[in-house]
Amino acid sequence: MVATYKDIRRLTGLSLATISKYFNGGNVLYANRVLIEQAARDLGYQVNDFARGLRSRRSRTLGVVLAELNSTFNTTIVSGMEERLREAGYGAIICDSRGSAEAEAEAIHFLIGKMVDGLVIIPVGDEVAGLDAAHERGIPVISVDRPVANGRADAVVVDNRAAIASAVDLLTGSGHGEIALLAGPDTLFTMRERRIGFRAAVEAATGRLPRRELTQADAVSIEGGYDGMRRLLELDHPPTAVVCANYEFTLGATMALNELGADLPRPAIVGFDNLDLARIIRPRPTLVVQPVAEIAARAAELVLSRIEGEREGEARTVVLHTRLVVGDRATFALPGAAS
Amino acid sequence: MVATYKDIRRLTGLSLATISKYFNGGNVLYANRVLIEQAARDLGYQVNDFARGLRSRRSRTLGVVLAELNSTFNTTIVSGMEERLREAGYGAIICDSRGSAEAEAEAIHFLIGKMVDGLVIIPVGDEVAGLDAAHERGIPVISVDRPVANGRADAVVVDNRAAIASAVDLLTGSGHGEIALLAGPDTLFTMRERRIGFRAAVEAATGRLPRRELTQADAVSIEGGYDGMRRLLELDHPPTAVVCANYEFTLGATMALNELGADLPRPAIVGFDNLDLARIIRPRPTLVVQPVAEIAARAAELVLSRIEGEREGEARTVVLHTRLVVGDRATFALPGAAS
DNA sequence: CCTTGAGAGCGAAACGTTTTGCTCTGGATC
DNA sequence: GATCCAGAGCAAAACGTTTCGCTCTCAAGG
Repeated sequence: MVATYKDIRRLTGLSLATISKYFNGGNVLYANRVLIEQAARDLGYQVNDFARGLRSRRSRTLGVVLAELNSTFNTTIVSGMEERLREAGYGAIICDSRGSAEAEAEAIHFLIGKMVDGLVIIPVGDEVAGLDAAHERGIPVISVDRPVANGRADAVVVDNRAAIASAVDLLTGSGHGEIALLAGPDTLFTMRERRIGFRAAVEAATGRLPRRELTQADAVSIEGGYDGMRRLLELDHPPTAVVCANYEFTLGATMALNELGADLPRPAIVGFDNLDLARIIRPRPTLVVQPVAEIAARAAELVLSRIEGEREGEARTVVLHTRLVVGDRATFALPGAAS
Repeated sequence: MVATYKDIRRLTGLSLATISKYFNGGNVLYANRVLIEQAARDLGYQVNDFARGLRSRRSRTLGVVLAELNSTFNTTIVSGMEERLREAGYGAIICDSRGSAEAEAEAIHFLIGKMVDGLVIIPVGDEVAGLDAAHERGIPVISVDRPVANGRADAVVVDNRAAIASAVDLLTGSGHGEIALLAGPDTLFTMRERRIGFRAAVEAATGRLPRRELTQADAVSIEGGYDGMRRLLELDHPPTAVVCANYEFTLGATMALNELGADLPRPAIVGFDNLDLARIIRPRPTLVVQPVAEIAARAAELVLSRIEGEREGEARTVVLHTRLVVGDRATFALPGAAS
């Protein structure tokens, strides 16, 4: 049988109220404190979260809904958040919506039923169904990586346009005139933003917008990056440089490049995310690196502050900045250009 | 305010006991059934899991502890399991132990405190601390990918020795005599098993054990695979073929090979896991493919049957089998050998 | 006609906490 | 010496379910 306050009362002679106070950080005499600690240890006592939650209406559990679990970027963030939340005594129930808005709504419903104290979402699209129920119940919602258009949710995002612009600037600064973007469809916030940033940066540097076939959308996957890069290479006028809009594109594009014979000219390339890549691939690639650790930290911080502190107030958006980690010159320089 | 049974009672005139029966699939008259459904819909009723759990001592929540969240193999399995569990009405609290046995024990303690009905673990090492508390409370434990030496836990694993043997056989059958293994340290069950399988298969085919420097342990990461492959290539007598013991090694090794100039002889290679790779890389690599979907399904099945069915009885171990997906001949053939 | 048993429903007692008042004590303040 | 206040503790009432033991009804079996 599992121990309860009553067992502790039996061993210490204290009342349930005092014992409860102890376990919730209230003022308890030192002698009694020791008594309770001793009894709890002897009994192997662990607080019953059901009873606690029933009374206090707090579960100390958060819901996390991901558009895609099988993505390094997402898992890195989840892993970082999970660590911080667990330190604060919170657990995370994780649901994978597999890119389906329907599964996403279902997951949110499920999590609300599980009485989560807060919701962290990497949304599938711009609108998220099922958030009304969360707001009704006063459950704070934080979106990560992509903002939510409907409902008022806090958000942690990066400055996607500036991110891509930093990559483009490096390339135009090296003399490239024909730059392509490997990215997904505009239905995804990040892809849309990065494409906008790309077009603006190219126009600012060269005075004209990039050709349409250089900013076409591919499937967001390693395979999509691979196919996209091959498509670019087979153009009549292939680009001299390619910017990849996320990790999957970067990996797929790199694989496609690696199959290239020495006969074809190798385009310059700037990748996205995952600094590990730079540690491995030689020559070292240039990467737009997102501050994943900070994204995770800020998201965890934000959701905790909404739960424990001010629940009301304007929705806040935290915008973080990417970093351009420049790799070996050979990977981005225009062949034959002056330094 | 959130609705309760009392509100439903008010609207239907039925007793709490009958309403409870309805929500737990008991026998309720059709007319009353309709009444309750109507009231529940009007009230936006959702069962309070705290009250239910407090009384019934079941949380309908599982704990999942991963040695590493940031690994495609693990996330694929978790994602598959999570889907199946959610269908059955169960949620999963996921904890990442980041390869630390200490964090693992902490996570298990945490999850038991959350009153999980079952525990699924991809363990860090051979022994897992903190399982006693789970057994005491009658919480079933399932280990995935690697068995647990202490405590009696069910397990879902693959036949690692046969998996590697199938790769070695393909290579020796193609005439290779000097084959290397890229794998992690023997402290990890899977790595140990794969190394054992490797040595046995090489000995069976060639009559002698592989040289020590061909089966050395590297760090289990993309970087480890990259470094290991470079190390092998720089040997005085480099192997003519390399078997990679998991996905990270495969990816790292492939990247190292891709940097190879045309001057050096390119060794044959057999990779592990992640069929996506085969769809992308050209020439198509040969891969030992683990049945991830089935692993996830069997693990979910197993834990649910332990929760809902027979809790007692011998610990069961499910052994699944890998599949060798043969790629382009050029990637594994011995140059100049007869077909 | 009596018994039996299944179907359907009910009231009340748990389940293990937190929380709300309340009392009591022993200084500090006036 | 009276008053106040903070610290520490207590009893009892929630919280929203499930479950135990009962009753009632109706049909089938003897």
